[in-house]
Amino acid sequence: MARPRKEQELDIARRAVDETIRLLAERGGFDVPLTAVAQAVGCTAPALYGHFRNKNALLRAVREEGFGRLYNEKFAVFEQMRGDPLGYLRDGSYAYARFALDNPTLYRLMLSPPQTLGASDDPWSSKAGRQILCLLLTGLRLCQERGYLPGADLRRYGFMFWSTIHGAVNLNLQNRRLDLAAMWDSTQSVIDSLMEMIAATGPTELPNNS
Amino acid sequence: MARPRKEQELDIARRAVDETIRLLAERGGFDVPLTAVAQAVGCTAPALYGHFRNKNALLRAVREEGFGRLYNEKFAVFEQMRGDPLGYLRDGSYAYARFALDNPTLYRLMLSPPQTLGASDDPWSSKAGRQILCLLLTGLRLCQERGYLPGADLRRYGFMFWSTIHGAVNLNLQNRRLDLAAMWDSTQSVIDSLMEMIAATGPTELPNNS
DNA sequence: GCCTCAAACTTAATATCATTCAGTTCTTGG
DNA sequence: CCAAGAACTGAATGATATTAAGTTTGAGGC
Repeated sequence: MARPRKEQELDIARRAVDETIRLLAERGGFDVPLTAVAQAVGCTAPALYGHFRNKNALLRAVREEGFGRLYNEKFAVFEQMRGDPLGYLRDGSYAYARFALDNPTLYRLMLSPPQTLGASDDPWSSKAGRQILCLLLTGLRLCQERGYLPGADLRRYGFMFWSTIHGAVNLNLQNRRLDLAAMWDSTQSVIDSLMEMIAATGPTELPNNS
Repeated sequence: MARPRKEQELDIARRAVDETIRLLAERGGFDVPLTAVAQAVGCTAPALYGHFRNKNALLRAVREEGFGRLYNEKFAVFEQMRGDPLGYLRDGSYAYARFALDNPTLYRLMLSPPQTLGASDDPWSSKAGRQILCLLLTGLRLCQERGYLPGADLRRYGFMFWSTIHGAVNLNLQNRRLDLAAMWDSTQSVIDSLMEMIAATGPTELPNNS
């Protein structure tokens, strides 16, 4: 038995990516054997080489898929929040953090990939990665148009904003003593603090009872 | 030839850690073969098993050594800066960022280790890791005693502070298109922004020309 | 000084993967 | 129906971690 019958043709490339994401979550590390992926897909390891140059190429595709999924979630929030830029920044950040905490290993592959993956391993080199950054910058720009963050350099501010949330998520994911709920509380509190800082730069200061 | 002569006795454990750190920097990834470490030390791979349960144990020791070195650098700054808590926060953060950018792979091993390393892989579970966090909290407390950050929850604020710097360093290290100088500029600007925010909460507001 | 034993290595063996090679069987265009 | 290429499979190769078995050295008792 060598070449499969046409009826049992399966889209190995897509399934390999999906199954790898599942196995990453299941095993909690990047060291997923190709044989395990192949078995999950329903083929043998060498068959994967017809669709990916090597294991790194598969992991790069997985990473790209991860960015794509994250972008979709953030974009859905963006659409829901039309007309409320501050609300988008908050809920978009929540969505980002929730994605990271729900898919810890995939998130680590996306933002802290092993150097061996290949040349293009910064988030900006991925199309969806750029789009995600772009969503954040758009959110900040809309806030600025409403009078928040007057005079701020958005590129610089956006980097800092992302750094803080990514750093918080990353540190939380590292802490084995925390369960998911505790990580979420901690991360949410960081995001809320950021939002308060932005809100405080706004034009219509509500009476604050400090 | 089996057991070495006494005169050629070498402290394999210490040398293995040092050489591994060197090889991590040289190769730019965690995938340093034990045989390479052994060769650098001047013994064979199985000899390392007399000093470390396995490769993960060696990497854990390397990680601990990394935290130790980072703590030493931060502590030196702390001593130099007695009486200037704001200055310590700034220069301590510079030292932290410089360490990370100068030792990218070691820093990644310290703060984004593979899950397979073992149970205790959050920075707080390492003694030196805790000490580093402690230094930061002390710096913040001293600032608060001088009137900065009034009423702030330092534990929460410290986490956010660390998150931002760690996130900035981490994102910069990921970006292959940046050289060391560019990463440093970007990170320094993040630290400076943080310091401005803290300074702005201070008691003696200088005349600001906004 | 000699003997025994444990320490501290060594070399050889095993297991797990990634990757490549050499078939094998479909499918498709003629 | 045939030839050629597509798409796999199973076996082979090579790198590595880890374990097993064997060897030499240093130390303590006599």
